[in-house]
Amino acid sequence: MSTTKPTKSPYHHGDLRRAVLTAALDVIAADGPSGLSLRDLARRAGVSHAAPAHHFKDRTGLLTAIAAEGFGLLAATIAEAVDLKDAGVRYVRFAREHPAHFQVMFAPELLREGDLELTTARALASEALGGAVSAVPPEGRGPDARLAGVAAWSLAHGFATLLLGHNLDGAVGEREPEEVFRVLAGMLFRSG
Amino acid sequence: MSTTKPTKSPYHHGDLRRAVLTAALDVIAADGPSGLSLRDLARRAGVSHAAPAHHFKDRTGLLTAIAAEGFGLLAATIAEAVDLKDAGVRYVRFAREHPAHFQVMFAPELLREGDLELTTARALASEALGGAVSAVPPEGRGPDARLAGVAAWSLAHGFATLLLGHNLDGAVGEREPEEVFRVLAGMLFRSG
DNA sequence: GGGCAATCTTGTCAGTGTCAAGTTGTGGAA
DNA sequence: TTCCACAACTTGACACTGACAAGATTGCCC
Repeated sequence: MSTTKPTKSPYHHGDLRRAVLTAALDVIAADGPSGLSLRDLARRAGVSHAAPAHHFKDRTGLLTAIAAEGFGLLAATIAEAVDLKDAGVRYVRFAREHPAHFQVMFAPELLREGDLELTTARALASEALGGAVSAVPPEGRGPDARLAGVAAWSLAHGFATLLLGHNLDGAVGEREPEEVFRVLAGMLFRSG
Repeated sequence: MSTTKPTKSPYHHGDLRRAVLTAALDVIAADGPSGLSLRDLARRAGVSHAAPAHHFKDRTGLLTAIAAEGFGLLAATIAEAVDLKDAGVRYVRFAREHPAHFQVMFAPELLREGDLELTTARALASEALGGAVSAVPPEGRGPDARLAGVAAWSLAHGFATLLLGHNLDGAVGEREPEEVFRVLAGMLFRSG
């Protein structure tokens, strides 16, 4: 409480956009996107009920901004992967560390599909994933490279999704989910 | 329009529960669970705004009923699978034929987790999936049978989810999604 | 210093979920 | 057949929400 929160709330928040985003991520991680309320976010940030709309236009705009940010973060971490298995592990780790982003990114009915930031960020992530797939030597990925990518993505996405939904609690147990996924990825591509 | 829809709407709808469920499935398939409104469903069924609540208690109750129905349907089709690959294909087909059920089934924050019907239906589906996994000969499923099940489920679930989100439109193209998945499943378990 | 645009507030409207209380119809017991 | 208890549905109300319009405040740039 050194620099932030002056005694009397000033007219200008300072970084309301970020504050609303962060609060929204908290709420979504706890209650899902359906638990999100712009007015609640406004209260949390200590501003009037209509203030958030000025930064995000509307609820869809806020969720679209979250999805775009998520795709950017995902693209960044996938781009650093050393091979496809590592990319999968990073995908799973991303879902665990950014569950709110992850949920919103794959809920198209909540997003403004035409949005430019969203489109470019998603393209970036797709590109990073494609790079990880093409790094696999041809003999290790079967006849169709396109399908190898779909298989890897499906496995990672399914594992991450089921994990976040607590559908794998029993099977994963005390182990680190990323390590479990490493085994699954080994099943899909013989060499690794 | 032979037996249904009498000219003057009678006080008792006849099968309001089913009518609301069906309408809800339509709405969810089109706009997702967030587009669902009890009052809208009531209007579609031609009843007063509070009538649906009498059958489902509240919004959560309606969605829970849908999820339970979904798990029942899924369990039934998985139970008929001849092997694990077929079970995966049926999983994908279920997601395509019942997209609304599928979405709701795996949105835990929208459901009443304690619900008895939900719990039993989900257990039934889990049991059916376990049966399909245990039908695979030990040499074909790797060291850990539990993980083989997780791998199969993750692959099918991820593929189905990405498919419904239109994330695989380019990769799948004109092919039947079930056939594409058959190839993916072949990558995961060498023999098939 | 003056104006201007971004930021935030206030007020309002239609729509929603949920609850409480009343109304209507149905099926089963007497 | 009559009647009554219960299920199905209606009506009315309240608090909450997203969205919009119009006004107030403030920092910034010329």
